[in-house]
Amino acid sequence: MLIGSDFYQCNALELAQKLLGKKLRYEKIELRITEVEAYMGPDDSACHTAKGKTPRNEPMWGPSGRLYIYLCYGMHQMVNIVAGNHDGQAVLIRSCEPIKGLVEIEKRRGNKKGPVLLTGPGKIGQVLAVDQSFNHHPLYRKGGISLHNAPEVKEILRAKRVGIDYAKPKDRDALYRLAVADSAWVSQRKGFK
DNA sequence: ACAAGGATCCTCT
DNA sequence: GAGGATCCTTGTT
Repeated sequence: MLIGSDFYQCNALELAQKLLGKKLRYEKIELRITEVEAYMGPDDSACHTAKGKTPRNEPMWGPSGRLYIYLCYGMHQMVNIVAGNHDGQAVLIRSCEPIKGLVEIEKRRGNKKGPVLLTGPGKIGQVLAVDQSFNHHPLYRKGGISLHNAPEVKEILRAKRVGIDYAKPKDRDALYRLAVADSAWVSQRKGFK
C-alpha cells in the first residue's frame, strides 16, 4: 500500500528508523530498504545543509517525502528522502534487498549476483537509474518512484555514518546509520558487528 | 575564472 | 589495503 505524505513529517532519525523494511518501487523493480543514514539538518556538521541553503541542497529545504539526488565523486547518484519540515533534513538510502525485478537489477549491475548488487548508496542509484531530474520527485504519489508499506522490522542495528571524516567529532560519532539486523543485504565495511 | 575535494565503487595486490 | 575514475559544487581570487 502506498504510504502518504504524513509518514515523512518527522525528523531524519525517526524517518530513518521508519524507512527500514519499507519497499521502494520503480517500474518493474521493487526493493526492500535494509540500511539508511540520517542527516539531521543545519546543526549536523556532516549534513549538506550545515552551511545553509545552496543550489545543490535546495531539495532538502523543501517538502518532506521527496527525493534529493546527490552526485558523488562525479559518478554516483545518491538517493535521499527529504525529512522534517522544510528544515534541511534527509535520509540517505545505503542498501536494499531485491523483491521484484531481479533480472533487471542484475543486468544494470553488470550481471553480478548476491548482496554486492545493492549494498552501497552508489549501487542503489545505479539500479534505480536516477539522475538529477529526479530531484523533488514525491514518493507518496503514484507514478515514478514510490514508497510502500511492509511488515515491521524486528530488530535494528546502529553504527556511525560512513565517509564523513570532515564532520565535528560529535557528529562523526553519532549512531545515525541504521540497518535491518537479520538481513545479509547491508554494507559491512565498518561499524556493524 | 580557478582549484579543491567529495555521504563511492571497482580492480588490482 | 591502495589507487584511479570523473565532474559538479563550492568558496575563493
